[in-house]
Amino acid sequence: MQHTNATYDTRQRLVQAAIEVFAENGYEAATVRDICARANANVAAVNYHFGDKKTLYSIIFDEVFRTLHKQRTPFLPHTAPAEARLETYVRSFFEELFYCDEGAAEGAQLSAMYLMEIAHPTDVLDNLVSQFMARDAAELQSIVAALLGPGAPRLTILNCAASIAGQVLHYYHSQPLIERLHPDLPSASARREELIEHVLRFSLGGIAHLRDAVRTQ
Amino acid sequence: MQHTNATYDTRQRLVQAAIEVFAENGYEAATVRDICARANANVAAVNYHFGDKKTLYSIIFDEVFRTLHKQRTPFLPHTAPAEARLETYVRSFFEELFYCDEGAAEGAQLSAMYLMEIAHPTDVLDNLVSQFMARDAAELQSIVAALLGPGAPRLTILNCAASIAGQVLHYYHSQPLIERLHPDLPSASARREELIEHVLRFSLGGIAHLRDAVRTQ
Amino acid sequence: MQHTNATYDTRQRLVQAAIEVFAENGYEAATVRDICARANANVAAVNYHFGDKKTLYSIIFDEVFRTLHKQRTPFLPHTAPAEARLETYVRSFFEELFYCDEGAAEGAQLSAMYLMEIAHPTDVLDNLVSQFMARDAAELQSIVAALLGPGAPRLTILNCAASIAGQVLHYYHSQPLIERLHPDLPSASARREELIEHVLRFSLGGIAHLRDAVRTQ
Amino acid sequence: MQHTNATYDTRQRLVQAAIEVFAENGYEAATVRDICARANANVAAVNYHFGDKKTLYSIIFDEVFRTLHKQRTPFLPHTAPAEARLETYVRSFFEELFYCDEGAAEGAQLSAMYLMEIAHPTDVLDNLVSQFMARDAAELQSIVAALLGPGAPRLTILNCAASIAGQVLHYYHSQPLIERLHPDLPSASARREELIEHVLRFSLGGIAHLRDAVRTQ
DNA sequence: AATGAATGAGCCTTCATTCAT
DNA sequence: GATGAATGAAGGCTCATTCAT
Repeated sequence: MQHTNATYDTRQRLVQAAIEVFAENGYEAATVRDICARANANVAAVNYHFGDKKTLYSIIFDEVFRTLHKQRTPFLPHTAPAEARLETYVRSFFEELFYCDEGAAEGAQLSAMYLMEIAHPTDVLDNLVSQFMARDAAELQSIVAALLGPGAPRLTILNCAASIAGQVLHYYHSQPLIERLHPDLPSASARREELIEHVLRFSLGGIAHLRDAVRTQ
Repeated sequence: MQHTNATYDTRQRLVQAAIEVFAENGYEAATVRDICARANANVAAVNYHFGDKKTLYSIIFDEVFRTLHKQRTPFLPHTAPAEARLETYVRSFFEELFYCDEGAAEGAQLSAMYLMEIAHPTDVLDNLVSQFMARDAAELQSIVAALLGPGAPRLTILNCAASIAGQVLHYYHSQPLIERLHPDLPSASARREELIEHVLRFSLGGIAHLRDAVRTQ
Repeated sequence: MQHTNATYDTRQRLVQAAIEVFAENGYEAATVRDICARANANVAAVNYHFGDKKTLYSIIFDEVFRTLHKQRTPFLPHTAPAEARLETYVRSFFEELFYCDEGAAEGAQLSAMYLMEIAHPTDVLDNLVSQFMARDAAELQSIVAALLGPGAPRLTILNCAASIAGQVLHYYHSQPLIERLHPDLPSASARREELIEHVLRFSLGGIAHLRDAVRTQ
Repeated sequence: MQHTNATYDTRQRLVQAAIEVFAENGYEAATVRDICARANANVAAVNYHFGDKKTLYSIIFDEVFRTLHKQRTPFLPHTAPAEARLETYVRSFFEELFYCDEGAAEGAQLSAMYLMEIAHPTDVLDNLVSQFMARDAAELQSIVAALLGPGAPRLTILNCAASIAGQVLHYYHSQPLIERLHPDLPSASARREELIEHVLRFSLGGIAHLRDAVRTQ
């Protein structure tokens, strides 16, 4: 209760508006004026509460990822069976990516912010990688290593991890493409359970294939 | 003739400069002034030759994709073995995505343009899909269908195609992420042959697994 | 009592901070935020205590001049010899102008405030003239009249007074110029005694010359 | 004829307007909008022609001083009698300082710009000193040295030069003060010839006095 | 008596675009 | 066919000031 309600509300409204505006337009095309207007606040509000546009952007980015991160299914312990760990990992990944589409209006196009950051990386992406993604990547590699069995080369592990992540991210990155190619398909978030199962099977098959290849070498 | 050549040169130089500038900065952050300056042309040159900034952007986008498309390995005929067709498809896909990184300086970060278009789709993306991608997608589905064998449900085919495309695109979309997570790895374009082989094996394993699952149902 | 002290302290701290900030930056470039921050007070403190920025400025100006005025050597009585009166006048003038440079940090560049007021006179300057300077000017004219002897024309008296005041003020007004032209010279305040003596001799010579000219007419 | 008439006119109008606005308000309080409006030009005109406000200010400053400098009476050669050289110097100085007041409306308060620069020196003042004032100061010292005769200490020369410059500048710096103290007196520029003569006599008297003092030591 | 969140006016600057030449 | 001077709209940001508490 550090802030009074009124203050908290204005700041919070600014954050919500900023997520919308940044997602809809990207950093450059987004305007502080638009954000303030949607938050029913003064033009100077962003500068008062966050210093400047860039800082607001960083804070938004961090806040959103932190929130999504919290709400996903937690990973299984390393002692659990590798297949189960993979299923949980994929589910958790999907949940994090598609949570918003179900819930609040805030993130209908949150992916836009992420994509634009990938397109033109800044400090913000560095933070993201070191704070959230590095841990996830390590977990996935650990799972893949367990599935491949002892003695698998590092490159094989990394490639398999990339193959898994790539499958999931595809539904995130290429959403606009898929919509245009197959307008009749439901959205990725609606197909979540089906897609999780598919990715799981496809990946287990791929890994098994590679494991056999390693062994017979 | 002299006039025609001169005109063509200026126009051409504008196009080259525009590719650079749009790729480096994104549509919004790119400035017409910068483009004209790099093309050694007048501030009004873009408007004179292309009408406005937006039109120039569309033309660029189209031109780049058309060029890349031409230079990749052509697909195999439908009568070829499915495994061979898949290998050619994956190779062709990689070539299209990573051609620039090897060749001219123009497209070191050309993917940025594509990602930003995905992030905020416009008519430009619609054109892209209908002119280039629809055909590619159909080819991939045809290959997957052949690999899965007769009777495979449409959803399984689409999912497998997505799994394959996702693996390849991952190295394109997530380049900045991969660089940060594994700074010691060579670039995706340098690892092209290795990655092609991996994606091929992983995918064949995944498809085989799913085919068996279908059959035993 | 506690309240009164606290209030007084804040107000006093604001005044001190304001002198610094106005002197360093001039009226326009000075910001209320800066003043409040240096005074460890709230952003609204200036408006609360002084009404607005302009009023604070007037108060500061008045206060500073009043303080300097009090601390200088008092003039000699009219009955004293004219030469002695002139020496005291010049010394007193120098003391008033260069007091700050020796004492507190407040006024290292206080002259800036005065110069800016001269550049764009406001009511503040009117007050200054009527409250302090008119008396000083009269004293100087009286001294000069005594030195010139009876019958000297008013214009001659005024011109001589201006010549004396101009010499002293030169070290005040043109400090930045002198520093740049003769970087090796000590500051005017460090050379005070030497300069007082020079101005005295130079002026007495000038007045004597004019007195003779008047007489021989 | 580097520029077309139209171009030259707009630029010239901006310069004139800028002189007015900067002189009336000082650098900080002057607004680019005001300058453009008075020049019947667009808000962007200043940035188009001069880059930014600060650059415009520097250019104005330089241009004005260069113009004034050109139009004053040239100094006498070093071989001329010292008294004649001093008279020419003082006349030239007065002309430079008070030229504007007689002529175009531009510089009624040009001194304001100069005073504000003295109050808060920037690069602009450095340029002024090195390009214009250093030469003038050297000339004055040379004249004073000749009047004092051989063997005069450097400090005496500098002090006398300062006494002379101070007298002249007084009518420039302290104009608002003099107006308030003696509202009945004509303006300094109207009294120019009288003041030149006074400063000349007063100074010659002062220097003679000091020369005698030196000799009798 | 004093605060600090919030405001609205306004400033400098940038940019795509236009138009006379 | 091409230029470059000039424009108008808009953007990020700063500042003195206000007002509920």
